Amino acid sequence: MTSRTATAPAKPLRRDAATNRERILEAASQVFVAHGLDAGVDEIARKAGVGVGTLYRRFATKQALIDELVGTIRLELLALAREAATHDDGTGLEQLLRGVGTVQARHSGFLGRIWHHSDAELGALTEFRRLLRSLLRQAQEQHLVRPDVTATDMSLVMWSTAGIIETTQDAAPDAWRRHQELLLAGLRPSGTDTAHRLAERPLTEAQVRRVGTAATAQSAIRKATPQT
Amino acid sequence: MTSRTATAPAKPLRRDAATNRERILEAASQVFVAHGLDAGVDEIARKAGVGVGTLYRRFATKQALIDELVGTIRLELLALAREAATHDDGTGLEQLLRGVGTVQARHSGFLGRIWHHSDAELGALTEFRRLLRSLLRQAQEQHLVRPDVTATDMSLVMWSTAGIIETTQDAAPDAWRRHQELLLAGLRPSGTDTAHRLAERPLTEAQVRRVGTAATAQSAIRKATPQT
Amino acid sequence: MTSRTATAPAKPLRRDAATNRERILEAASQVFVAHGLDAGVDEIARKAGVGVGTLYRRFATKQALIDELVGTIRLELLALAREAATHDDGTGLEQLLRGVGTVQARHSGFLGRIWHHSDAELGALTEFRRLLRSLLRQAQEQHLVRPDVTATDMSLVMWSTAGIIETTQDAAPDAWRRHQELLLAGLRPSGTDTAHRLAERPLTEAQVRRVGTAATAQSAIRKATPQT
Amino acid sequence: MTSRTATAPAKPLRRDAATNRERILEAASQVFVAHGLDAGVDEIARKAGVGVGTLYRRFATKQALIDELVGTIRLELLALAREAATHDDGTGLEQLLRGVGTVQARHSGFLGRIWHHSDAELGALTEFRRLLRSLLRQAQEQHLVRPDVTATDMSLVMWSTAGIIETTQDAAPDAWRRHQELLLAGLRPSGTDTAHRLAERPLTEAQVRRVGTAATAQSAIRKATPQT
DNA sequence: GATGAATGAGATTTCATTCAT
DNA sequence: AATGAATGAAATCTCATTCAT
Repeated sequence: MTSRTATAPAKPLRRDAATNRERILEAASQVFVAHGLDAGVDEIARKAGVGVGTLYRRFATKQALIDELVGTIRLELLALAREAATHDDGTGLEQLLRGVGTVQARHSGFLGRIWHHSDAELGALTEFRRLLRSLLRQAQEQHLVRPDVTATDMSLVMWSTAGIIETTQDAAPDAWRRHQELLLAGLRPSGTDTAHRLAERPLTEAQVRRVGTAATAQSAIRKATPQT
Repeated sequence: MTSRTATAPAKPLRRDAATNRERILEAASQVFVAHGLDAGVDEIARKAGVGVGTLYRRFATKQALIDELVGTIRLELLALAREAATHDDGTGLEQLLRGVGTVQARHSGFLGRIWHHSDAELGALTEFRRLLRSLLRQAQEQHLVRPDVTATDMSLVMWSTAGIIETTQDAAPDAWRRHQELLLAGLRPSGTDTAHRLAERPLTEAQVRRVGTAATAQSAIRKATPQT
Repeated sequence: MTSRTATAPAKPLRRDAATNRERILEAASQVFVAHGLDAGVDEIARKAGVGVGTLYRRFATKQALIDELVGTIRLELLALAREAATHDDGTGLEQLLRGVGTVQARHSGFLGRIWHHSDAELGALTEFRRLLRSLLRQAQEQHLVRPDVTATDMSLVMWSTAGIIETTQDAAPDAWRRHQELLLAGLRPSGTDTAHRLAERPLTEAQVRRVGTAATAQSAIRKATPQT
Repeated sequence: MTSRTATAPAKPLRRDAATNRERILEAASQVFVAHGLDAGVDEIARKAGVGVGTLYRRFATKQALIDELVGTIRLELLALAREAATHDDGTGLEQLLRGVGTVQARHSGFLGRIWHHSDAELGALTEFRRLLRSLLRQAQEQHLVRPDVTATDMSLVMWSTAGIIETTQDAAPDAWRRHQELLLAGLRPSGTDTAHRLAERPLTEAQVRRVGTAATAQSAIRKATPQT
């Protein structure tokens, strides 16, 4: 399901090359999640069990590798949207937003990149947004979402979810669910009973205090730490 | 009110040293906002009009400098909370959350750091949270916020706001206001009329597409970009 | 007449192998002229329509490939010398030197290699020099060249021509003709009328200023240039 | 006499910095002569007894370092031209050309760079050419050089000399003198007695055969040699 | 025999931190 | 006390050569 590059049609890779390609992508995904995008290509190559040269044979630059992974994520999001679009009772929207949260949580470390302007599977992202608009319209027709909410507000939902994940991934991996529940409540029309008990459990105070304890979140500043 | 470091009380600095200290902090603040935390210490020192040696005499590491600024921001937040605590009609909470948004927007680039675990003015942060809990209780007593919302949910509000700012700072600097309005609507009890027209304007589609176009937001990955 | 390598006589190649060999040499010749000796073997293989493995089956190292081409050029020079040797009126020398200039201009990029010590068709080079000495002697006997000029001076003519070509190949491809005309005038005996108008046109000032502007000539240093 | 950069006026360097700067330039000059411009910056730094960081503090890129050295050479050439311009009997031209040969021989390894288009002390080069034109005119007025020789032909003299040096620097360091003597003979008017014995000794056959034996000339291909 | 994927040393450049002046 | 020159590890990327398919 993963396309080789965003653009080129190109001939199929040899089997061993294809294997390595997947291993590199897998390793990169893990390393980026663990150490942020600043992680060195050496580490990725080592984890993938290949030389750096191999990595660079497959991906022209580190950025290209990142873009490829971003593209994969965008395709994953598009698949979710298409699945959600099969519902015609207006519930597809919430389902999709929850799915997007799950995907973002699984690929933390790319949180910014997914939404930032880049050519990586841009078409998929565009189509995703089109479907999202359509799902919003349906939800509004079913009076599940207040009418003055716009499609751009859906982006706010996803971006704010990303922010929660970025902050809490280590201390409270499910925090985004609680947040999304609260935010979605704010989107409902006035008539809706917003008082039904919240399904997601709130974070504990201890979790809040533990935020940012893990090394991961410090990746951006790693270079600032003494080396000997 | 600003302590020299989060930990040491220490003896007072000579007048010129104190001046240098302030100039470094001011310069660092500007440079970090402009180029992200990856900005080099040389640039900060140059902007402050001092040598890097002087910078390192005042701050043990770059991280310590960052922590100091984070401490300043936390003190700023505490001041906001104390101001909000003077209201006793339950409206202090929303006022504070909006204030926190403004502060976060002003200090984008430190977004993660503010909430992440660090010793920088940790006491201020703790006190801030205490006041926030108190304000939430008041708001709930006035039935402005639904009762099953917890203090930890307030952290979610602030973190998600941070996420919006991080994503949109260049393309739509006020996007966080719209987001907060929607999220706060979700916190209100069922009886509240959530249908009053939303005051904040939604983003345009163009703004959404422009997200991440500016160089600033890319700073974290700058080193990873190919040079052709 | 082309031997497989400068050293080994070896068994004949299979037909297809021989074909590949020629295609590689042809491709290498073109690529080296276009991008200098720093051009990568991948590019040569691609242009030849073979894999790098095939290239390395035919030529032990990149250096061996270069030597082979150098050998070809030396054979070409020998052929020129044999042709010139058919003249017995003393004019063969100038004719040969002009021919050598043409060959060098056609194979710029190998300029140093042709004359530098290497085993590539060393016999051809030796024979070439023998013929050159003979042609010089004839020219001197006909009083076309002053008697105190030696055979080693002929090398100076060819090397200096190479220098002109290296410097001017992009800005003034025929500059070497003017240079050679001047130099040959210096070889003539005092009685000769050196005042006859020079046949070759001098370079324009603009051409002189344009020297080294083109990318080609910079190839040797390409890696040393900043990328900003 | 060496200017710090081709452009900047800038404040003077600290003494230790200035010392290191000179040591780097000196080391670079030696290393480039010994191994060509492809020599690594590590080697230069090691030879200079400084870290690579120091080298890069002084010179933004390797190219900038090269340009600086080229600039120095061009200034050296300009000084020669000014000295030669003090003669008003027409002999300044030959004197200058010989001087240029000496300078080129001393800085082999930069042979191409000196004349190639680059901003390094471009003004000096321009002024040098102006003086050269003037000297040529004087020589022609004194009937020391034939009238149909142009200023651009002087460039041919210098470039061809560079070619001789490049080829013969190891095997016959003075070969360029013999070459220049022959070439200058070609520039004299017909009436001149060109039969006076040539002052410079010709190369021996052995020297010609030894050309290119030393490692230096092979620098461009060093990377092509096996590493283990 | 042919292919091209894989290798990994090495090149240039950056930057947090130390230390001589 | 202040300065900024020096350090050197680490990052990205290239390419001649080897070897599994």
